[in-house]
Amino acid sequence: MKFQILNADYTYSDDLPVVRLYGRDESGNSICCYVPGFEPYIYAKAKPELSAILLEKFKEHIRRIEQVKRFEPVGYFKNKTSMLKIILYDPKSVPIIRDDVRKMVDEIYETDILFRNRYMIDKGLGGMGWAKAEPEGDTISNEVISDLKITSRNVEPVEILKNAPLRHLAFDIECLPLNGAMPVPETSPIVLISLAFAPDFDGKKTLVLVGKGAKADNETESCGSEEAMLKRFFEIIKKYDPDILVGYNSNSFDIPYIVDRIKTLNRKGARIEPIAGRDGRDLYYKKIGNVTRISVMGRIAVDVLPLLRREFSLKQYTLRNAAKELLGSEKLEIPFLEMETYWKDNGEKLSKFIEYSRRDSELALLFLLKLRLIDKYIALARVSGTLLQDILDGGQTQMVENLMLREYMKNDRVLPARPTGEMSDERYDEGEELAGAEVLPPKKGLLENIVILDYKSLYPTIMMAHNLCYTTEVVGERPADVIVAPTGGVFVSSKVVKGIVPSILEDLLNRRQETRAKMKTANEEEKRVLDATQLALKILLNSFYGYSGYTRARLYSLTLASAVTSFGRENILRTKDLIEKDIREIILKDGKAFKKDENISGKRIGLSVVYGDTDSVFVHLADKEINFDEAQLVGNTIANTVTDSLVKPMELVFDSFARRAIFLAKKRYALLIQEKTAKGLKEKIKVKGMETVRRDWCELTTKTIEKVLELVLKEGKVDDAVLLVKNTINSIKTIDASSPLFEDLILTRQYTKKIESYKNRQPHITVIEKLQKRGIISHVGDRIPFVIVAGNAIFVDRAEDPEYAQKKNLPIDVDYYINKQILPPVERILSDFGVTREMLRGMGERKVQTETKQKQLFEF
DNA sequence: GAGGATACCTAG
DNA sequence: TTAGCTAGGTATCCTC
Repeated sequence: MKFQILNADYTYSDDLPVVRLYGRDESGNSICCYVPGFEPYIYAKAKPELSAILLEKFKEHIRRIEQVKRFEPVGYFKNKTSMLKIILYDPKSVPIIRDDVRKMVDEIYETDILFRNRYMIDKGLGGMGWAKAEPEGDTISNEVISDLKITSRNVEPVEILKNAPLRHLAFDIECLPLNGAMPVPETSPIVLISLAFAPDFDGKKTLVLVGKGAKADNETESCGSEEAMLKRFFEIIKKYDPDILVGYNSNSFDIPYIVDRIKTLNRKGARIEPIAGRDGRDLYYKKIGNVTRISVMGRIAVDVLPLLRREFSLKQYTLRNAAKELLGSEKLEIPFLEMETYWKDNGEKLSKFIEYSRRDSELALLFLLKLRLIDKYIALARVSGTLLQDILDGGQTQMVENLMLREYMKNDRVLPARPTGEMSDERYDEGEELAGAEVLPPKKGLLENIVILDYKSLYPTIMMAHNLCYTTEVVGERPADVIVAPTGGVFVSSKVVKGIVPSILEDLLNRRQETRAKMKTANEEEKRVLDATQLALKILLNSFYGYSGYTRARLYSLTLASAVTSFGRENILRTKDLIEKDIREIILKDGKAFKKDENISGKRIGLSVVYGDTDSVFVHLADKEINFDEAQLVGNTIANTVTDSLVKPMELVFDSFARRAIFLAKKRYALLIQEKTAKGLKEKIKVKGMETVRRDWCELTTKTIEKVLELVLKEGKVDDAVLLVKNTINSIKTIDASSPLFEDLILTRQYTKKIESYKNRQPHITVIEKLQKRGIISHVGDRIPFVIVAGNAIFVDRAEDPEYAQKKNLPIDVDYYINKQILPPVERILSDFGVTREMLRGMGERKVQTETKQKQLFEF
């Protein structure tokens, strides 16, 4: 029997732990596989003699102790160390005896690996991977909800590319605000629950449950009461048996609200059993600091909102705005204060309320399926072996550690426990800081003909090229064959021993290449899976460096992280030198490129590096007439020459060709990229770091700068740009809250931390405070929109909620928008052409004016 | 009024 | 307290 592993936990049988794997098979059955017989264990560094003492002292917990040889976690060692593998009866014993054991031995290892993860890692199984199990008879289990329940001692991984036919259930609740206040579960009822299904449920795509008597139809169900509606909701979950439970902001709002509301109702005599997981336990949530964790065992709880936040840079993430920006769909709106009226109505308004609610769950499902939001996470789970829920909730740490633990195990190495809070603080305090990448100062102003080259996966390839790893770091005696990083870190060369991290990276890199090759011949469906897979491989490749410099990582190594960045800095500086001093110029003749010493007469193109950041170099070609093919040829020639001088697999490649570029500062520039497409040459503007790509400027700024860049880069019309800015300024001089341009004046900023932790007054924080007084609560993480209104108060106090400003028709601070939002960014671009602030305000004229002189601007 | 500190967001 | 990393620009607040 084969199934895809969705989730895992463990239970007990005869006081011994039994792992449970939850999954779905190819034909669509949900499966729970019980795996008895796997034993929990930890490692301790101690003399063999200690085992008898430990056994005696913890005889209730320890089943037996094996004397083993393992490598310690960090450092190059010739020999393994004597350790004890302590095998326990119960996974729960680990935290009980851990601290006492630690005091008796030199060190303990792998003491905080969750039992279900320990099992999967040891057996080569992983999240969203396929497993093959030989059933040893059916399992009698009342509590687990699943089509098939089996027991098997022998579960093995199998390679299957496609995913099982997963069932998705999206949901959304509507709560009634009482007297216009934000709903709280203690007093405000849930009145509607909307559901959306993929695949259909009983022939329905959606279903709205109504918490009172109402007109029903095929996709609307009248439940009579709130209690009955909630019961029906959990009944549907059981019947539909979804693998993926989706909502918008569901982890932070809907699920906690449902849980708390049911508690309130049950306290008052209702009898609602909120069983949502396949393990038969009640729905619950845990608050860890600011974040709420939801676990619906056997299924995956997906909150679309944090996924969108990670994936797309939007000014606002309200369902309404996200749907508009990403799905091009308008959300039905019902004013918050009118909800009560809509609910109490029994005719048209109630129907409207129901449709409004239906749309919300539909949108959540659409986000997930149309934007293919979890494909990447499924691929990450499969590639790293981590459970999907852990990847959705957590970060890169778990994935890296999962891969590391698997490889460490194969190499007889043990992994340290996660550091405590104090330990990671100490790591900060040790003084030395991790220095990052090198950014080359840009040649500011307008330039033409720039070839952009970059290193493919720079940091991973540096680690591979120089064998940088925890396991190659020289900690003791220094062998003969070593590699010394520019910062001084010493590592043994791959001739001595190949590092585990470089091996993992090599494997990931090879698999990525293979995956990309397979994509060429795959069908649509396979292609999607393969594309997500290659993306996941790329993410993982790039995770190892960041992980090594993360102070809370099990395997934190400043030496390793510094070695990587120092090689990176050295490399980009060396690349610049190589291009400017060694290669210096490229000779083009008959469609071929030659180096300067090849003594060929042709078109000689001088090279200079005008910018570079971390892994890229921007090479200016000193020739006015360069076409795309020539640029690409020059680019490839430089890239190949540089690559030849590097240790494999480091590789510099041609990325793109910019016909024109404006550099304002480090990390701030705009390029006019020329590209070859099926329809011939295309040009597009690519902006980095400037206001058009930043979310803390208003739309007015974005639009103006976009047009200015367009005029200057595409057409070289500086005077037209000046005129445009003058017109823009004029057009907003008379603006008020009722004009259509008002929307363009809205700025947004993220509310990043608790209000008390702010040391300076901030505009968006004053808005949050104003809104709170009006009964609207903001949450940390929200992006807060605001406009600046006119008045005598200081700047921060004149920030106001846009809706409120509009409703009260507050006057706009036009000067602020002209002097702070328009002029500075425009000036930064145009000052290089002799444009001054006075000219933009409409006073004075630019000196260079004629068509011919303007053209000269591009000719230096 | 200068200059440092703080906050935000982006590049890579 | 759960979260890969550093470099860098810009605006505004705050302190002296």
